[in-house]
Amino acid sequence: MTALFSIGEFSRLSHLTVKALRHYHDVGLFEPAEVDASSGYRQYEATQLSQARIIRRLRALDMPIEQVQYVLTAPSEAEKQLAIGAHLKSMESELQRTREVVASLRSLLTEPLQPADVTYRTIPETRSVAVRERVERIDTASWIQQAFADLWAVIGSKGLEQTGPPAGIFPSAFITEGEAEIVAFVPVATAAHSGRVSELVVPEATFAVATHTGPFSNLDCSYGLLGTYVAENFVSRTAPFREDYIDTPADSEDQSAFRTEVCWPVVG
Amino acid sequence: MTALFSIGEFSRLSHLTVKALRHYHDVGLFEPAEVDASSGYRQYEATQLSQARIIRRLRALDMPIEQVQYVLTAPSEAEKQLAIGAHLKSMESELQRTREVVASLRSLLTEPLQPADVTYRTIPETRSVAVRERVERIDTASWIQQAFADLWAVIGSKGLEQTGPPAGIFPSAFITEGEAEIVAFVPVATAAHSGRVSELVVPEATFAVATHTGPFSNLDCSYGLLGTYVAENFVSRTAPFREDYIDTPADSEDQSAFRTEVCWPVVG
DNA sequence: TTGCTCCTCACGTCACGTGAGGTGGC
DNA sequence: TTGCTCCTCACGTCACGTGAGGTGGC
Repeated sequence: MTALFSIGEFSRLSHLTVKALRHYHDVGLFEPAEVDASSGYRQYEATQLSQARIIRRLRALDMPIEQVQYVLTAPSEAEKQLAIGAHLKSMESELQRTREVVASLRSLLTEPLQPADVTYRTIPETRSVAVRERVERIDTASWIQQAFADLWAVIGSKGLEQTGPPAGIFPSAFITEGEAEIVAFVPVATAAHSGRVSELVVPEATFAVATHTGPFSNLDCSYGLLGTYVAENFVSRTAPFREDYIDTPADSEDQSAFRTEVCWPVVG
Repeated sequence: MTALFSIGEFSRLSHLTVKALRHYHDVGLFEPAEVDASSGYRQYEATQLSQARIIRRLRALDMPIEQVQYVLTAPSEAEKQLAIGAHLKSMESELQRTREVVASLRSLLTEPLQPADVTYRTIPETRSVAVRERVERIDTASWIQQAFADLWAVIGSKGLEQTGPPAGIFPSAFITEGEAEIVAFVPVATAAHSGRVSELVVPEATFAVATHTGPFSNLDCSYGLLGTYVAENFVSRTAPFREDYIDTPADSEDQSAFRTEVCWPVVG
């Protein structure tokens, strides 16, 4: 009594393309109800439409096939919702990043670059609490945000005394290869650890420093100006970069007043 | 006097990865100022940073490399802005589509499907003004919007008398292969043509018809219900589908009241 | 019988990323 | 001299799309 549909018919019922249906079969995401042994013809049932509709929507939102499969086979409704929610959230931060790049592009096309005002500084050894992880460049913003949230939580709950601005450490490979282990840290008088927050003594190092004013999506401009200046006036050193987040008002809607000290490693 | 930078140094200055810089060189998007003949070492100049910054931003917005190249080599500032603006606009409609799919997913997960109320109808030959073009499925919404804008413009300027609801014709391959020549048309008493708007006599055809209530992103649900019903009660016919846009209030923010007649070709 | 649908490979797409294997400069 | 940076292939990624070449059902 359950009618069977050929792949073409099921495509018209589900609005998934025939090629997509075959692909989903190949990778085991969505299997036909029956496959004819001799001809290989796929047959689908009307009851499979509800799954097909979910798949079509999740794929339209660019959820990776592996995650779609997880959603379809999740043991509980709660886990299903959690997986979908996580994807929607990652889409949100992607959208936020896009908005910032658009603004950054506009500013680049309309406002001339301010020349870098470069100073030279040896930053002494610093006791701190830190979060350290391998991160892809594209995820930097959301990773840093979460890392500092965790750091402030520990600083607050343990009553630690902050002794300097929050900062980050970025190996050269983070820029040249787009992925590396980076560090977010906050200098403190007495260190502590909790969860992924650990103690870290940041070693003394010498830098050429320029202050970047504006959103983080424009940081490359300051790197360009500073690095060019360094090439002409200092001896560059193979060591991680450092960024000190001097002024990042909590009202993060307007990033135009953000001040960041970009620290380029040089020979002391 | 113009300092030269190795690819790694230029990567740190521009925040483009070394791999990306090599790739841009390979495809001719962005060439080093010099290439050492014997070692193949690439050398870049500080003056190339401004182009690199544009490239980085446009690529971060997923503009295809070919278009980025066009922007960089556009003869005039106006053409540059036009190409960028066109890309931002396509990102906007992409975002709109995403929002609709998210809403559609939510409704699918929370609201049960209403059973289809199917009728049987022979639609007589209809004189109309039409726009016809090969379209990819993903571009449907914005294409239809533009097509009807053009149609209403012609109807208005020529003072044509509308004799039925706006409608569309979609070959089966548009669904099963994701791309086909589709038609948007408006029935009129006397036809006319202008620009890409042409006259079209839509031939008589017999359909099983169901009324879809709600946004277009949920149309697949009605196709599934209608098609299942047709399989059990009619003889499906190989012919294009038709959609009659009965009620699509101009205030397009709330699509929940949209009414669309989905017409499934059957043997008369 | 014709034409339509379906099948299975194998390869293409797009913008790089990932090694492998090797060379050059300080 | 060591280790770092650079080089060039060749192949992988991801989710299908594009044919080619062939078969099956009405």
